[in-house]
Amino acid sequence: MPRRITQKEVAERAGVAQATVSLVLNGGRDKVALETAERIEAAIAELGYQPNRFAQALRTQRSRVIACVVPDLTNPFYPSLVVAVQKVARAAGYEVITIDTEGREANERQVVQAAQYGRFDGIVGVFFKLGARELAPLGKAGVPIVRIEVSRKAGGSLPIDDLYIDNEAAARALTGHMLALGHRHITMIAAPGGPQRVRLQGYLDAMASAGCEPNVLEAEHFTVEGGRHAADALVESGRPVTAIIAANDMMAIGVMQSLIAHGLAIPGDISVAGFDDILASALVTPSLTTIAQFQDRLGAAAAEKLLDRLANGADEPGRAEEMPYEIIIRGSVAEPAMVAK
Amino acid sequence: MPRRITQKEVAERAGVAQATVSLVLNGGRDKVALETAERIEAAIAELGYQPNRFAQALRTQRSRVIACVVPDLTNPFYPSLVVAVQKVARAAGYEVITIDTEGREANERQVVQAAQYGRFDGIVGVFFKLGARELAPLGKAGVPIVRIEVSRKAGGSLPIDDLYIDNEAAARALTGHMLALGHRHITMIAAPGGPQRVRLQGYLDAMASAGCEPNVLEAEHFTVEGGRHAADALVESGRPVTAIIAANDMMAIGVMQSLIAHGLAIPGDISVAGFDDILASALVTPSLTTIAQFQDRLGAAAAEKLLDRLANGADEPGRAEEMPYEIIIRGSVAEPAMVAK
DNA sequence: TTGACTTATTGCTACGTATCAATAATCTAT
DNA sequence: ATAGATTATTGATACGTAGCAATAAGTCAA
Repeated sequence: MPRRITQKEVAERAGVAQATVSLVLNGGRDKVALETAERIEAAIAELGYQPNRFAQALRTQRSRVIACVVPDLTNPFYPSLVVAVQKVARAAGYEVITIDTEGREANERQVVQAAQYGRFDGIVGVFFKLGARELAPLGKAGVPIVRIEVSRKAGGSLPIDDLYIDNEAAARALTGHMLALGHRHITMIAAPGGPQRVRLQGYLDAMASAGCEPNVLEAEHFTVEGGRHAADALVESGRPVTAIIAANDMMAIGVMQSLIAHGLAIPGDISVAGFDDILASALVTPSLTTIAQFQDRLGAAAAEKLLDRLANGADEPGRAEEMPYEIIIRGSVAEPAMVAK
Repeated sequence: MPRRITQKEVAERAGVAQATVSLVLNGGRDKVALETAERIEAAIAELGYQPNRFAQALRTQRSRVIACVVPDLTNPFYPSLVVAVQKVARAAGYEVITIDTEGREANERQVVQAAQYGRFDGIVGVFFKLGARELAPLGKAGVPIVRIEVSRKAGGSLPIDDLYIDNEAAARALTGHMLALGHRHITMIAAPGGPQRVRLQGYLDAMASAGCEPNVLEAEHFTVEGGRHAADALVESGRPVTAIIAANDMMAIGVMQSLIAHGLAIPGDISVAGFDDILASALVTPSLTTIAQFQDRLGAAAAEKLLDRLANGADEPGRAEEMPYEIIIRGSVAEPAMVAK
């Protein structure tokens, strides 16, 4: 088996000491005689030397690996985020380990612990269960974190940066859009954890402002099935409804399936809207009105922020930066068949 | 900053040598006096010792990391595969680095190179551009590979295992299904690389057996846009078509968008089918007839096969194992409006 | 020429672990 | 009681790297 090339072998080839090779690779070549540096670089090229990342990590106590945390990789919202993070991070020489926490607290904790043990230099992603308090030890340990959040959070003095989309405002706007069309009986379908609370709050605010009575249903998961079951229950309850807002598109699609199965027309009988603007939302019939969050830009921005922390130190306190959202109006929302008096 | 615990500290706490701690952790405790082993385990628990993976990797020359290679993480076919791989691998103490190669040869090569430099102990996934020949050096270097393929491949004597779905048969069956319904003008939309060739071959076989003239269009990418553009071109060419088979569901959905935009009814005017059974396929209207490949089982099986290689050595030659597919008949395919004479 | 400096290079060490060879302690058979 | 065998533990080392402290070689002013 062809063993891999080490600095020592490069050094022998170039007729210098291993330390000099290391110097050229790290300190920059301005500390080294030009002629020597060129000889070493030639040897590196000829032998195809590649540094051993494990040795580097052991020596420097920095892994050059970042963790990308998402609650559900099969939710199409996240892969685009992950891909963007990977692209940016890899370009900067970082490896990315993507971790699907399934939205479970235990798994989120595991990531934090692994980072504390030096496996990751930084973390970027979405935490459903852990808040700033649980993340704080990492900040102290010098592991920067960039969270993608659904509302402005106080990062405190720790190097926890947030990119957030004002989901409360988004939910208010979406609900407002429906109210403006004449809907009065709007039900929100939420699910535990994640972006639920703020989206719910925006909905409640908008309903209150309009003097409408809110109605909230909690699904089991942020999945198609979760949405379907919740809508089943809603329809079978006989409660008057002219519009449903689901806390994400996956659930919204489940809601649509349920309504169709019950022989209800969308948006003729009931309007439906979601959040995230995943691919499928544009493809279902009718196409789904939703809130776009531009996952790719979000991921890229998050990764850049993290890389900046990694390069320039994690001393300054965390900053929160707002990212844009946009209501995507499609076919699943229309005026109610008869406006409630 | 709270430094991490090492074996040395555990050893001091337990009143033994570092080597003994290592022995307990690795050789199993049957080489060590029961009382000593218990003392060490207590110390490990009290101090919360976690091994340093970088040091382990440096010492053992094994990284305990596997690479999961996919051509496009935003294609919903792959995340379910990736998640399954991660679950199985993590349970066995392996970390997974997911790499989106974008189906590009350069990126696939990079993975191979990184593995050659010891960064990965094994590779599982889908290679679009690299074949057994390019992967062979890894086999010799003792890095097992489990490929997910679309046809039986001769792995040769190298430890390259294949899990494959007989896509040629699947394409034949799908085309046959349409032929049986009376379609004669069936166009296939393919794209470069990946599963194209075998699916195409199955289609060609079926068409030939039925005495029908095949018609093949090559899209630019395996994406919704690719499918849409190809279908645009097809429709605008005026060629007679009663059915379209796209080489994957993403393209099939693009085809549907194009047909609808051109005012054509599905399946009234033209039937459409795809491959993969991604989530969106069940959600579009009409729902898409397609070939299911059970990505989660596929991923889990692939990971298990790789772990087996890693545990039991990579001496034996590679084996190919067939995995099941299933035609999922939905609403996008029906009898042609008027059967060609 | 000498000493003080600068520049270029290198020896040595530590990071945390696994493992081999060696030692110390205990036991068995005679 | 003693040699030989067995069991339990440990010292020493190397994996490949980065970076400090030290050395060697060259430069310059006096």
